[in-house]
Amino acid sequence: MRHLTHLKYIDVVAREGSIRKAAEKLNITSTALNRRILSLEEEVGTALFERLPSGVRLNTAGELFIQHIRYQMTDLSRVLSQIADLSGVRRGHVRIHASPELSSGFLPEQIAAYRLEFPSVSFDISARKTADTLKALREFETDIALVFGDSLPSDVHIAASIEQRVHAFMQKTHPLARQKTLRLQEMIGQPVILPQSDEGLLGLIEAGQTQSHLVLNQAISTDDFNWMLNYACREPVIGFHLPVRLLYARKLPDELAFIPIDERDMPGGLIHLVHTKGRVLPVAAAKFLDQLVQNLNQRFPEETR
Amino acid sequence: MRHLTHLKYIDVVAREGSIRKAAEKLNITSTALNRRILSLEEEVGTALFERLPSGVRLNTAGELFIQHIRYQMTDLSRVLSQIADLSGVRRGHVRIHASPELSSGFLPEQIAAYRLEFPSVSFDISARKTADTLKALREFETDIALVFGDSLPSDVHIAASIEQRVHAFMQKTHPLARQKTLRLQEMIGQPVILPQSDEGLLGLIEAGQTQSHLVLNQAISTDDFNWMLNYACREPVIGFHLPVRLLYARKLPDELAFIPIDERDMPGGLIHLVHTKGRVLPVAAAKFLDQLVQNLNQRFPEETR
DNA sequence: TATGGTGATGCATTTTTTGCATCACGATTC
DNA sequence: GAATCGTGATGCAAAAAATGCATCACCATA
Repeated sequence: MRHLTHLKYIDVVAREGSIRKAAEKLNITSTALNRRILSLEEEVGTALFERLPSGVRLNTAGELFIQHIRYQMTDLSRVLSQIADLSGVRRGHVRIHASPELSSGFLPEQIAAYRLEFPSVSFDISARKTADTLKALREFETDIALVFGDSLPSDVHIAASIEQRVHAFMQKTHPLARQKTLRLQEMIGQPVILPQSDEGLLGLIEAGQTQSHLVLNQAISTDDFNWMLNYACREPVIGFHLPVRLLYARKLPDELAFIPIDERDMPGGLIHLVHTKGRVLPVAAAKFLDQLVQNLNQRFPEETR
Repeated sequence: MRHLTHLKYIDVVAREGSIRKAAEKLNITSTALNRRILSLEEEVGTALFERLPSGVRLNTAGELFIQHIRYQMTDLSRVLSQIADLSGVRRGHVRIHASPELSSGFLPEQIAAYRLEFPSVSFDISARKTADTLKALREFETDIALVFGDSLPSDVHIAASIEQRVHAFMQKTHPLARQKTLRLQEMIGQPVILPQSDEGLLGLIEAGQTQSHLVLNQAISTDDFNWMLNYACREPVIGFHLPVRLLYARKLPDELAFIPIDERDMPGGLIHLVHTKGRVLPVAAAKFLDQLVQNLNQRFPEETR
């Protein structure tokens, strides 16, 4: 799109913070780009960037304008997707941001199922922290997001939420392995293996420790869930996970037992499926979201709202 | 705005239904305009217009696209208004569509009050039938609308609604002039003067007649409310009006009495103050809407919701 | 069959955009 | 303090794009 390109330029300049760098990225000369900005500012009637010795930065007016541009670009892509959908073959592109804990298990299966039906739809999956995911939503860089956390800002629309109890896993020969539920207190002194991410699952575990006034014996921390599972087969440590992740893992080691933590000791993890409020999703994204919600309802009928 | 102009061109072509006519209106040659459209269609990848011997018409894809660019244009004007508002002096333009019955009384006072505070804000007021007003909202041709009717489509946002009883007016010497309220039945045989518009107030009066299974003796019909008032001073006829209209009329003839119709006989008129759902209004329009709602609440505390 | 309307297209012209070279300014480095 | 590096702004010529004229092909209507 021609006129879109012009706007894209501004967006890149804003992101790069430098006209010359942006020009390089866009494969044009800084002169042309600079003139574009100057003429745009003249049309708007105000400066949109403040000039610093180190480059440029959006001013207040620029922030307002860039928000408009970004919305415009995503809305155009939505329209094009909708137009493409008129022809019968669904094409399109779906962009998803998700917390690392959530992106690996559930999503691949769902995407595979969707692409089986609509092979022309492509996907982008970015594993990001919740804060970055929310920023991406706000800047229209993603269509759908899957995030942790019980309180979300008001500018996102929650399509579905599921609450999941934290489970512990350990070897079946482990002394605690036969119980129906586990109290945190029972784990005192036992070596545990914790996730590394500073939010999500780890946050729940930490909340549980704070709440119970006790500290777990952290033996190992890793950000790789499969590694946790593998390691737990070798040493009698206790690991933690959420069902949504495990349900879709390829194969679960036979040697391990999975036991929910008593809900008095640890809060449930709230997982939200969200998108930007006040924005119409492209056809492909909207349909995929439908599928996600539907499948979540089927798999977790009681935990889903 | 440069790139906006390009889109405006498409919009005009869609409205005119002919490239040549649109070109004339835009003061460019049809060649240039034609090529604009062709290149845009190439970029989109689909035809947006179907070519008829008599001109062009939007196809389905074109409808989707035009909706997008219309939104885009109004949203840009909103952003520019917001940017202008940053500088302190409020500038801007407010477009209002209203039913003829509503546009003449209440609005002028409100606009005058607003312009006293913000002289740089200009106004467009169009008196249209409800159906046309709703169309204008949908095509982003107006910011705020004031319409009759109890059922509105779901794509408009109702900022406020007031219910108004229909009042009858007549000379104070008229036999019915001393009553607190009037039954429709009491008017049988009396000559009445009716409004002409096929909706709004006339609709309520007709609904009342249907409901009561009786027919009024229509002596005169006119679409000019002031004319009604004047005429009623000369002949003992009965006229009808809504309070919201009268409250702001310059001067009410002393010879006339105003009496509400019994609510068993005639439904109240629902007046809605609305704007397009899912759209952020320009600063000036939003502030003016605030003022309207606030004043409606003050003047009609009980009828306003 | 003639006429008046429509949109499409080839070609020369005009307008706009782009790129190079260069300037002016501020920060950083030596 | 001077040199250097990076930044955005600007004058001027070349390249690219948009425009306008003349004309074609098509269809409906008279």
